[in-house]
Amino acid sequence: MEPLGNTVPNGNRTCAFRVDTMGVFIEEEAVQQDNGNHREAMSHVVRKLSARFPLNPVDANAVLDVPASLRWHEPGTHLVREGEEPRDYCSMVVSGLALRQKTTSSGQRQIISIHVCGDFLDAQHLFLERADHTVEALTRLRVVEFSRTSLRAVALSRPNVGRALWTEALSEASIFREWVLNVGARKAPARVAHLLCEIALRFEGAGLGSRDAFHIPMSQEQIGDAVGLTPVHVNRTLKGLSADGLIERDGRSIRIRNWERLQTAADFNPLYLHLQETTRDQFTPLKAGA
Amino acid sequence: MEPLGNTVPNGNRTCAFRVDTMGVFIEEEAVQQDNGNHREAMSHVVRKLSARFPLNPVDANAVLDVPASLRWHEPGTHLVREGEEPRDYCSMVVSGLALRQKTTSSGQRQIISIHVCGDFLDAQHLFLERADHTVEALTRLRVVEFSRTSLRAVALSRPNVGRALWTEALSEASIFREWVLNVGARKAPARVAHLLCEIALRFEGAGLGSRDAFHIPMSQEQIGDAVGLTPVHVNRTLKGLSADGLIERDGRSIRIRNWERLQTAADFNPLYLHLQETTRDQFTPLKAGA
DNA sequence: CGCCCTATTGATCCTCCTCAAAGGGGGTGG
DNA sequence: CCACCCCCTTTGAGGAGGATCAATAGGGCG
Repeated sequence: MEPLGNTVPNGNRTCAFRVDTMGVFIEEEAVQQDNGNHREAMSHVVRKLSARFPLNPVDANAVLDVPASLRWHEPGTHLVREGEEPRDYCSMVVSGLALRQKTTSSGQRQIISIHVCGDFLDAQHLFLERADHTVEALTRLRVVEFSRTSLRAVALSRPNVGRALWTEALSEASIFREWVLNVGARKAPARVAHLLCEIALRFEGAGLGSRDAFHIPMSQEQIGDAVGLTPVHVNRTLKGLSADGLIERDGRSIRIRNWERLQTAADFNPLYLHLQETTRDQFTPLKAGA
Repeated sequence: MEPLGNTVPNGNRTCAFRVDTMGVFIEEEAVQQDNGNHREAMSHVVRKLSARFPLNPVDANAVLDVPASLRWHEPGTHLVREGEEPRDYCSMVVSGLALRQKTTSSGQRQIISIHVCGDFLDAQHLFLERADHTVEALTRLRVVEFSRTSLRAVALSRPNVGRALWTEALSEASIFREWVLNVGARKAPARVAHLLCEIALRFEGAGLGSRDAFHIPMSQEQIGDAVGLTPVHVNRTLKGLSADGLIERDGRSIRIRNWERLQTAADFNPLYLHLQETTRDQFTPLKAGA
């Protein structure tokens, strides 16, 4: 299978991204420069929110005035830690991937959701006083880090901003619900297939590949943690999906051979992603290189 | 085991409730009267929101002005249906129990959450345009039914109201996340025990019994749908918890014999309920009658 | 070149599911 | 008041999906 696309056209999306070389695409000194201008950092947030609900110039300015900076996190870094005291900053992904997870006392990890550019990493904690889960960088991660209290104030005082954030938070909650169904009610092949379908559409929406071909920077152990299976069984399940001609694999790159059949096997209905609740052209497939 | 409490002191809670005789405690004609005064109906909502964040008189009046009525739903009624077009009303539980559920194409049902008095049944859809799950009355259910667009407008224009609703919605999302962990990462005994712990605390907070003794108006099949197990295995698991001396059962009444050990078996940490993010005295055990 | 992490494959075990049937318990009609 | 019925709970026996244990192979990196 040929390599998936290199850089992806930026278009109206909030990030450009090099699929095959995560973690090496910009050197450290860029960080210093970015930190200089917080309005530039918040412009990513304005674009994201505008996609959820139209903002007028006053709204946009209020958001741009929120203290913020761009920041890098290395893979494995914990941005929010379960049980932690609130910090006064929140993040939105600009590039890279992050995930939410919780752990049982016996050390069993469960991944709760996966996040791509444009996702808020702790909108879920914006109005709560204690973190109930951990947020971790899956790949090298670039985020806009902004003042929690300031954004909270803007969200409460400016209806359009509030509405955009509401839509975002509720869409995310919807994904949690679907995951309860996925790990609670589906068998292994459907669980894994469902995860692939969700990733396909969300990565596509974030400009990280096309619906039919993308790269999952997760080990099979992490996939298992996301769908409630052991890594060994994930391996066998993926092999099964390949054998059935639904997908084709090359390392962590996935090519979907038969979207219809995969969707059926996964019992996947994209309704829960609430992708249409946005002004963004989420469903336009990218012509990823090759 | 003696019967659990009869009527429960109303106190600062939003509902009184007869534990053992759900569904018979008020006759039909009450409904007609209730519908006459929507400010009275919305007063339940004001009390709930005030518990999440202090409202001033102007806030309270804005909420009271939202068109609303009190309504009954029979057990099994669907208040929101997956995939449905949005209606212009939302509900908050006044008495009785409701649950959220999703279904796979093969008909496998998964219960996503359980709701007691004071819970909003479609705050999750307040800003979304299509229902992604179904809400069903578990018992005979009394709700405040209010205009969705009106409450939305108040939530966006009045910061205190918005903040109260945010806290409520985010707390609920936190419960979804914990359920992903529960069905995805725990073994059968822990799953069932965890559900019991959650119900114990939430019922207690809603005045439906004490932490140590309460009634679950769910069949073992429904419990199974909530924790991702078959009814047969739920039965065996409950028997096991009894045999271990953690709980005592009499029909659908549960008495917790050893809260500490149950909590340990369940891997239960109440942090995720965000009960402290409120001005309500959630943790005061009721002296339920008997 | 060697190390570590991950993917892969095999063999065995066990948790939980499936199928089946026998008890309650409450409500309804005779 | 009894008979019947329906739904739920309980219990048994057997099967299967997925876990666990273990060993090999592959790939990137120092």
